[in-house]
Amino acid sequence: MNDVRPIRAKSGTNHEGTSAHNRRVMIDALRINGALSRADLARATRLTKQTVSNIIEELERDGLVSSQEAVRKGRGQPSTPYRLVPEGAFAIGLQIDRHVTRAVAVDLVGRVLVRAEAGLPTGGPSRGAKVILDLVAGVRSKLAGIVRQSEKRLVGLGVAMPGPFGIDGSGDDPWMMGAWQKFPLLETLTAGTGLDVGLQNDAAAAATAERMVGAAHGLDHAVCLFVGYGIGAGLILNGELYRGSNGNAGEIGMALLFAAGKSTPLEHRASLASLYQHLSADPADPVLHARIDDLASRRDPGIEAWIRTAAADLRWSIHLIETIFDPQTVILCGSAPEGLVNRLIAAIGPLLPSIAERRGRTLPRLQPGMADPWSVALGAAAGPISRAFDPHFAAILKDSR
Amino acid sequence: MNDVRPIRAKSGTNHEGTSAHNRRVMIDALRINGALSRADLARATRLTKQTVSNIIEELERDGLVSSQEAVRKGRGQPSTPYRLVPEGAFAIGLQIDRHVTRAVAVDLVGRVLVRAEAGLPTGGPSRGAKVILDLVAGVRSKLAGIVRQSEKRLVGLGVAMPGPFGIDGSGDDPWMMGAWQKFPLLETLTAGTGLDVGLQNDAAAAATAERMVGAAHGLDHAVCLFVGYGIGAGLILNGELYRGSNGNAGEIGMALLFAAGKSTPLEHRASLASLYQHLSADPADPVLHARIDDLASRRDPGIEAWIRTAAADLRWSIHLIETIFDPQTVILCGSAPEGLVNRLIAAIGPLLPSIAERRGRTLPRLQPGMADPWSVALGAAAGPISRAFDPHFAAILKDSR
DNA sequence: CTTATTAAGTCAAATGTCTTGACTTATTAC
DNA sequence: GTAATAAGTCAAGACATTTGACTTAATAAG
Repeated sequence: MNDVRPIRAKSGTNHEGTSAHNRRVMIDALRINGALSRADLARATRLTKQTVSNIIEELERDGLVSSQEAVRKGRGQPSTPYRLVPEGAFAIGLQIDRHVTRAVAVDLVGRVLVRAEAGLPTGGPSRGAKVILDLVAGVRSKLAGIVRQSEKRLVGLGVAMPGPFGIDGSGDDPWMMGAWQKFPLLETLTAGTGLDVGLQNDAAAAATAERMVGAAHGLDHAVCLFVGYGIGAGLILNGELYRGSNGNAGEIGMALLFAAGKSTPLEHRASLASLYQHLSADPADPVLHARIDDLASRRDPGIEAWIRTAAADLRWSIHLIETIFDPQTVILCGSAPEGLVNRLIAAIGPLLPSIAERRGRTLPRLQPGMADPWSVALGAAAGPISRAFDPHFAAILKDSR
Repeated sequence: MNDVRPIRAKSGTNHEGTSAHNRRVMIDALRINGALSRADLARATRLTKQTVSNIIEELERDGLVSSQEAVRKGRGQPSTPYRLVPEGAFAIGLQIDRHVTRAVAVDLVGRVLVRAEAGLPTGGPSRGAKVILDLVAGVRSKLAGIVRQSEKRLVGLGVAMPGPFGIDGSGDDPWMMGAWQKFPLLETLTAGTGLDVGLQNDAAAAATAERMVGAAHGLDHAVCLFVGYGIGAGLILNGELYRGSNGNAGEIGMALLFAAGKSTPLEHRASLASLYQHLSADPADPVLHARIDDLASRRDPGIEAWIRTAAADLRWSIHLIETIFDPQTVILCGSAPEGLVNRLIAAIGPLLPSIAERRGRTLPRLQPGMADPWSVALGAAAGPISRAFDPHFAAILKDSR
């Protein structure tokens, strides 16, 4: 009688799911193609003109799209293009890193309107939580000062921090990220802000950013190789960020390389952490970023040695990614200084032969992405925007929690 | 005026998409959970009792589900469970390998009803195409002899063959798979059978089989590491087979290992091809499979040496898969003899530490899957069944071609 | 043994969203 | 100036899910 084995099933859908999907498809189309007329949208989405009209009208009422001046193109009634209204929605993005935390406010089209940064005190979340909440509150109120009604249009708070998640902190992390892992961060932030809070690792956030405003814009299959303090891959598969069963997909930094007779995690060889070690630099040094940018741009011999080995490992990683994911393109991005990323890209080429070498390619196998300390925070903010407005399977289903 | 830049957009959906999805969700729920009552289905899918009733009635009319005897469980009216009708649909699966081709007929629940095998003549598709078409025709007519109306319930022909696809055959493949790649196989089969034809690589097929009737049954995130002539990974991500942008996702055999100062594709070290070479065996030998099974089971020292290195490489591969995909489980399967796969699994353990080691795991990190020469053909057949009946995003959208 | 309670399942009307086909409007081509 | 073309609207219709009341059939409780 204790047949309490739960029944596993996917959720069904109904009219509202249909409508929600179609709304998202419109927004997505406008995001990818720029302004489009109702007729264009109808053709592109295979919906009827009437349906498109209804939805566009609704989106316009909601302040998410607006009409532009009619354009005459050949015979027939001129068409009225609609575009996304940047001020239609906002999200806050929060990056939690070892020494600093950054928060940004981003609008519907991915423009950063407010940014703020704070140092994280040692001692982990017990003292850092307050810093973070203050930072978010500051960004939020600055945003409210810039645009009216921003609070009403705030779709959520996205958090990005180094993964992996849900692993027993091994305690060997001197920058206390392990402590952050154990801390009930989402609950604290939800309670402290009243917003919908979502979490991704920093590579995933970078990929989310690239998808909204960067090199992965409009792509359905792209992998962002993110070089930061660690190294990770953000996976855009079938047009959505892939998280894996525990949100840890793409943690390529822990992949093992065999070299010199022993296995080493990729992260120990190609990441800022390894560069800091190579340079005997203090990661907490506030001018380190600028210094590395300078050294890399000047092709300092000390840094070039590291670049050579890191580039070799990245070349291998890119080959692996192409082999395993078969993406349209690989994007190299990072919180590393832009000068360094540029040097890395230069040092990586030419790429190893792989299945990605095919006739009819339209995209380069490897593209530079954002190399900007703020890109992770931007991606963190892009998370809630994407969840709220991009078409995806789960959005169609009935209240998936 | 030549603004013919095509507009890229995802397709919208309508009532039929909703309904199609809900039908698929019911079938999926019955497949995963076994027989369920309408009330159970309503709770599990979050649809109303009425909707479930309508859909079940329709599915019963279509011969896809049937009621079982009512069961009394506590208070209230007894419930009438419904189950999938195995004879509700059939598919033909076709495996094209180097020396042989196999075809099977499979029903809705993944039972193999007919199987047939033929040697492939040297000379590639020019002569092989006829063999294949005859084989398929034979299986089809045998199926028609076993079950009435099978032709009406045939949802398609699934083909599995070694990848990667769409790459210029380098001509160095002595078994002519390169020639098959260039051959217009899908067109030939579509024309020759009148069926819907789909293609996957053999690892993907193995994963599809595991998902329908094997260790990945009901899982949404699983990776099948497939050891066959080559080695590949079949990726079940978000409950669907992931194909990548060109159908080549998971071609892990081409991943590069660095050992002894040079890089070697995994495939050259851990695959039947490498074993054949190690044993100086002729791959076309028809009793080779049985001989290897025997050698492996008897722990022949010659084969044990290969097993040790292959197991080390597989151990690394599993670590990589866990690191990159964060799956619920990894399944080791193959067209390799079962005795060999068992030995490999034994030799692989213990696994390398990875993020897959977490508290609260309910599934083993590594599970044995099917090790059966027919599993690829089964998976090939499972492809069309899955495409026709499993819930997935594309199935909701308007006529996705 | 009777009655209350619980749960499965049905019925009929209502609701929500997309579709259909005719119509209006605005522009260019001839 | 007229025909052709294309964008967009209007109103009715179609379709699938939802709602809420109802029926049926069992167990639990007194």
